[in-house]
Amino acid sequence: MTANKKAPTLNDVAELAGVSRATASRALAGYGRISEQTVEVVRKAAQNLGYRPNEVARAMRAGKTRTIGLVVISDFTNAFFDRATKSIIDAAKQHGYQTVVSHTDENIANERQAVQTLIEKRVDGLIVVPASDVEHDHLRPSRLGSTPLVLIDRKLEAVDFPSVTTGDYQGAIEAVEFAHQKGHRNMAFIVSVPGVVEATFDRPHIPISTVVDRTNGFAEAIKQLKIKSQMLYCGDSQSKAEDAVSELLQRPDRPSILFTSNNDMLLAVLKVAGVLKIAIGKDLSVVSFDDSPWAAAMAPAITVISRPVDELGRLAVEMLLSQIDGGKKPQSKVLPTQLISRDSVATV
Amino acid sequence: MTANKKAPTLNDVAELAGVSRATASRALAGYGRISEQTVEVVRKAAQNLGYRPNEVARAMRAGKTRTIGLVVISDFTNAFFDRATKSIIDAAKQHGYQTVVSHTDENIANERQAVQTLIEKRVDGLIVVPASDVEHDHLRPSRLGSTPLVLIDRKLEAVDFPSVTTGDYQGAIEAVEFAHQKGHRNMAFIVSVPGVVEATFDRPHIPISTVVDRTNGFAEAIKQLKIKSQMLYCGDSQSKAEDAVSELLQRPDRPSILFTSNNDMLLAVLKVAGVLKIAIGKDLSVVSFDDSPWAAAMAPAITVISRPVDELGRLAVEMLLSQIDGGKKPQSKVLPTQLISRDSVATV
DNA sequence: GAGAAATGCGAGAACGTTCTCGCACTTCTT
DNA sequence: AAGAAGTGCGAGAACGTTCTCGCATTTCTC
Repeated sequence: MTANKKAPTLNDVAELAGVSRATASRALAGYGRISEQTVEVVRKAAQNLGYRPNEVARAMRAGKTRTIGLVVISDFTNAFFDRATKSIIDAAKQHGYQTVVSHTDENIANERQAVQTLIEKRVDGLIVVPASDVEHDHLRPSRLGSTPLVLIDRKLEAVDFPSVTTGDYQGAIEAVEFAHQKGHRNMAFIVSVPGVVEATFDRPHIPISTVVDRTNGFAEAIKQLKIKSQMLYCGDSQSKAEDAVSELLQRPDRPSILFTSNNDMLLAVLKVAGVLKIAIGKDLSVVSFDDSPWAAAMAPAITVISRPVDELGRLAVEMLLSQIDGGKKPQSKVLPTQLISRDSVATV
Repeated sequence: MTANKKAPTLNDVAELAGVSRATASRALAGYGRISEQTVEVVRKAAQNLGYRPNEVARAMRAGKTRTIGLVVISDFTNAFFDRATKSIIDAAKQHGYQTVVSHTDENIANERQAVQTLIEKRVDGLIVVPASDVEHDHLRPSRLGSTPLVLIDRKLEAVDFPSVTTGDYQGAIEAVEFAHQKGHRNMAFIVSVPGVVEATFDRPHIPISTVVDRTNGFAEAIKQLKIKSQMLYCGDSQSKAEDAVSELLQRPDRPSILFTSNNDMLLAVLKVAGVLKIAIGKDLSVVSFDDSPWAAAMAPAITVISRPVDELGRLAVEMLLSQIDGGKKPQSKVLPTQLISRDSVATV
């Protein structure tokens, strides 16, 4: 009764059914020439033994693992990448593919190693959120061999991979214009930039295309509208971000509206506003990139620039599979953002 | 220059190095008797070809895939399972294991299929968040073969698997006692129960041990303290939950404090309170299970019963690996919860 | 300096599939 | 009735590793 024996193989099934391995294979996989009865006999034998095909052997023989690799960061606050991850895993499963997930924590060394390991695992394809636009030697075709790769969320100018991204440049412009229509004339953009240590108003190098797009979009809209504005670049330290925001909000000419480049920055703003007793949606307006359940449920509910994360994941999988199956390189795709107006922007 | 040829095999390396496959293998893996020079020659050949070991073949030969399967639900609102997922993936990687993730969406058919697929993929072990305590025939040892399994978050009375869970019974009691000390004498517990359709005050069957524990803990504490209380069981529909909470909060004898069994219910409460202009932390107190970045940053910050999710994931991996490597079945573990007092509980 | 021990390496099997051949036997065709 | 066509199945190779043997060749021992 102990099931701790080795798993039964096709050979065991064949033996029990009194046929050859080849026949057993045909019977179960349903290809080639084979009689009805034999199929039945083999099927029963497999059933009795509790036979489960060994996908490893199958992969070895076929040269396909029916597995894709996902190299991503995990972010509970924004939930953006966690949602993308779910969407990718589910879409892949729908197509009969499993997904191996690896986290980089925005660290190049981790990314390099993850890609390496996944290639050794012989995944059929890779979906990557690249951590940096300057270091990506590990993504060179020579490193990848024939493994197709799709980039999501961020594009890499220097390397020619198909990507699925969102129109954050346009999204930022729309948000600024929206605020302008509401009467705001003094704005600030609170930007989170990985790698930065001290919060600063001087533009650092930004290694992530989405953040570049958002920043540029904001700057462009400001320029067109000729209004007062500031850019505050914060780093990985949440507390330093809070300090900088606090300082900004205590200036005599403080902005009437703050845009935040992600939900971490949004939370920093909310926390500081709470401490300073500044009422969001009245004394201070806020718009953040990326929607989330809590941003919608809060009082006041937060106005956000939402991005179609499920579609992004689904599309990435489809583009990857079209490369795997068809071999043709798909077109990169840019998905539109959507401004969701709620209660955090006051009319002034 | 095109890298679109087949990936080089150990044979290619051996050929280029002018040695046998066996020697090449020894040189790269560094076992057996082999001379320094040969190692150098082989290493160079591998380098030149860009050789990457084929993990599939290795797994086939070794009977080990160095891969574990994770069958879990994904929940962006609570972020509990997403954090557990990250913690598991990272802990597994630390031990040289990759992780294949599958989502069940609390659905038994999905769970069944996920386990099945992962076993066919010959993962070395399985970590599962079981969706139901009544249907788990797919987790019978005969189905699993020799694949070890660790349960997380929820235990299953009927099946004898090692598990890592949290002490939610005790956690609920502590929370109620805390509220009692703060002067609250009329409490309600808003419980989310998968599968329930209409919100109800009649206890339905609860298929998840954590929810059972929380409910029982709450009930026990209430009984001890002899105070007024209610249990509202909500289902998967967020809007129906909101309606039910709204009704509850408009009663003349409405509770002074609401406990929520997860963050979805917390958001329902926050939303309803926003609509009804009831000030959280003043006119109504709230305590929720599971901490999150936004619960801490909100104004007012939410008092929560926090659970050690990272440790839970890490421990699950260690318990699984000890079964894989050592073969010995580890003891189940219950981790303590922690009440984090913030601003959402008023003193009455 | 002759046998023993140690060293370096190659041959070949094994892991569990799938799939191409080819062989034997049955059923059709005229 | 005899060749053609069709049907069902088994033998065996292949996928890319790892690892056990055993065979040379070198180095040690007294």
